[in-house]
Amino acid sequence: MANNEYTYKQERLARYAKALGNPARIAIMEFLAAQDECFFGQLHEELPIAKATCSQHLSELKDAGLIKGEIDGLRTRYCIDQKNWKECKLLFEEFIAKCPCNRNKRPEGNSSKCNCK
Amino acid sequence: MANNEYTYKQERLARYAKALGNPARIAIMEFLAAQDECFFGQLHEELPIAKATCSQHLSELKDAGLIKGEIDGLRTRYCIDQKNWKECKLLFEEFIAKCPCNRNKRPEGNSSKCNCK
DNA sequence: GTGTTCGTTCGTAAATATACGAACAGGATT
DNA sequence: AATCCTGTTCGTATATTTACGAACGAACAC
Repeated sequence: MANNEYTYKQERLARYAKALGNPARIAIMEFLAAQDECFFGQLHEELPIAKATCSQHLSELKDAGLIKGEIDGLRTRYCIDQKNWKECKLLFEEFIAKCPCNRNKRPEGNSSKCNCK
Repeated sequence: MANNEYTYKQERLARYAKALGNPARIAIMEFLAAQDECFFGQLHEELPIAKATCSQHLSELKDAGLIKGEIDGLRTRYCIDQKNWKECKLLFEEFIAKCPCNRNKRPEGNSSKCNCK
């Protein structure tokens, strides 16, 4: 077991991935991306979950930095936090680039190297 | 609250994101992507966690479909599951494309639309 | 003020995640 | 066969996640 901890980027990426690791939160992000207006009520209408649960998911996305919310009179307006979302995108793109498809593809299974089924 | 459930893609993407939602599992994926040989022992050496915990994280990545493992005599060889990883990449890329940066950027805060701080 | 509406927070329950050491099992070595 | 090596599984503890209804508070309408 190594003594060193994870890198900052690994921690950040994992944090964002965790925030996205629930279908309701994916749906929220997609809805926010598609709308200009984005009040809690609309969001809640779209999702098959209770008000309290919806609010909780929004809090988690907010804690992760992916969205922002502001109170507008009686209602709360949500939107994507562009600054952090940009970082999130970059981290994912970098991660995806690090793990190219077919890296281990070889002519035939004639190597001692990884050939997992 | 809507009656409809989430889409297949939302479920799949959330599943993959959840699997990546831990720094140890990010580190495992990056290590597997960088190596041709990928035995459990090497992986374990790289991570600041106990053997049992490492094995557990590998199981979760395997359950999510992101990696494969095969027993090779005394050792276990792991590698990225290229087929599913490709799907994962596509889903993320699609998701990222849906949520472009600066979508809501406007000249000045003079609109009734989302301007969350 | 009284009541309404909107969304958050509280309290709670059940499930899942994270972590570890100990015990185990299957192949390799002697 | 006895032992060693490698990695998984078991048992366990603690923390986090997910979900809901109920209660609440702040702004608006009357």
